[in-house]
Amino acid sequence: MRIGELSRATGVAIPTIKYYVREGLLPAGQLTSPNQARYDDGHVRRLRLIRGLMDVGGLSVAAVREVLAAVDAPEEPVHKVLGAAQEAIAPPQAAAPDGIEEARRTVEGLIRRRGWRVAPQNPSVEALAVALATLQGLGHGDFEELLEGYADACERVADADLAWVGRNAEVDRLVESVVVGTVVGDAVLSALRRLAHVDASARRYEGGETV
Amino acid sequence: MRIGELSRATGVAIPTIKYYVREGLLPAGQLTSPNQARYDDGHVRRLRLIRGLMDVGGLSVAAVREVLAAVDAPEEPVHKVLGAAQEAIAPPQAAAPDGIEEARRTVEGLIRRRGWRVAPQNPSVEALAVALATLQGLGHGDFEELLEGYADACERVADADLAWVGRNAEVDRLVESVVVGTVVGDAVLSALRRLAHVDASARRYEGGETV
DNA sequence: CAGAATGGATAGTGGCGCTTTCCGCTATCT
DNA sequence: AGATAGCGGAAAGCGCCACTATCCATTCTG
Repeated sequence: MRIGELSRATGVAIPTIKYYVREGLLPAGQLTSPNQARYDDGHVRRLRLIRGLMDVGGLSVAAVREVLAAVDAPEEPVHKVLGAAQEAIAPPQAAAPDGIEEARRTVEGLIRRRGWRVAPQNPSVEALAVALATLQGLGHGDFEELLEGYADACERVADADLAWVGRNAEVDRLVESVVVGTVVGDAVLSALRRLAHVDASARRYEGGETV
Repeated sequence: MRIGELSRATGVAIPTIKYYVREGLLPAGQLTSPNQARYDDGHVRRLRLIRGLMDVGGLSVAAVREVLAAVDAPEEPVHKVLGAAQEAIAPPQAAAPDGIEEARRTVEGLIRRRGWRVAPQNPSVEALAVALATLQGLGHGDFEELLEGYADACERVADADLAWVGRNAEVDRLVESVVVGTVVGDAVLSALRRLAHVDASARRYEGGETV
């Protein structure tokens, strides 16, 4: 397969493919002569993965590069890959808002109560604390009363996710499903939450009008 | 309060505040003379809201402007505000991936089975279909088996969210909590899901090592 | 009354994700 | 065999975004 065909198969413009190769997201084609190269199904799959992570997951090129490094790390155990993927997609830390200390204690307490085996330096711990401190700073601190319910829901979802990931026997498919499940799963979950909001709001506040 | 004090109170640089005023995110101060203006607590709150939506929710300036328009719309019923907020924060529609038609039918079926009162043109419907089609295109189409579990979790979360929003008696606080709950709630939910993933993975794949 | 701060306008900056252009070479069609 | 289209690689350019810097005349502050 030459680059034009790869482009047609994936809907990605040729200069963009060249750009991804330059940026280290996509391996270069196999050179058959100084200025000809062949691409294969692996390139098609990789390119689709890149676009999925960017378009649906909203990842930057840099984040995709890190995620793919985790995917390509040979024979890492699942648990490590998950950690690496989470590191890679963690949003850039904004400045700590007021009240972050108290929010950190809230998060720590939640993790302890739940018995979650999470390292304190996990980026999601801080991300959660920042979100809670922001809510507090906006005068919506009572949001914390919803936390346990959120955590219940997430435990259930996470168990199902892990069972789903575990069904992939081949290691490289498994690793990829960890990444895809994390990134695209977020998009699925937030879309579903919005739909459920609309429904709950329709039941609560409207006779039947939909939005 | 003059602009320097507003800047110190919120941690937002003066030129940035001026920029937000220019962009229509923040109302101008009350002029006391041709080149002096006063700002008040409303400006502090609004500025914090803007930064929360951008930093935690990841919204663009344009999205924040639309969200705030919904917040400021006088006396709109909650249901409408929710719809407007969702419109405003809907991610820009990427090109439809292959298999979008089938994914749309899957989503439609889910909504019908659930009895959700959602308009078919709701942007989250399409966002969900795009996410599912992407999973399919990456060879992870069996993710759909998790959908019902995700939907269960979201129904529970959404009910709690609406109850929480409904506790705000004053209308403007209520409207703001709809917006904040939607945007910042997403961040909370995805952080919790990641933590739950790490825990589930630790239990499943590791003796006790944390990530 | 000196020095700092202000409102308002205009222009500039740095990062990101491409896109354009150019070159000499290669594959393919007829 | 010649015409045409496509290729790989490098370099420069572009459009958007979220600020940031500079300037000015005016006004507040010590």
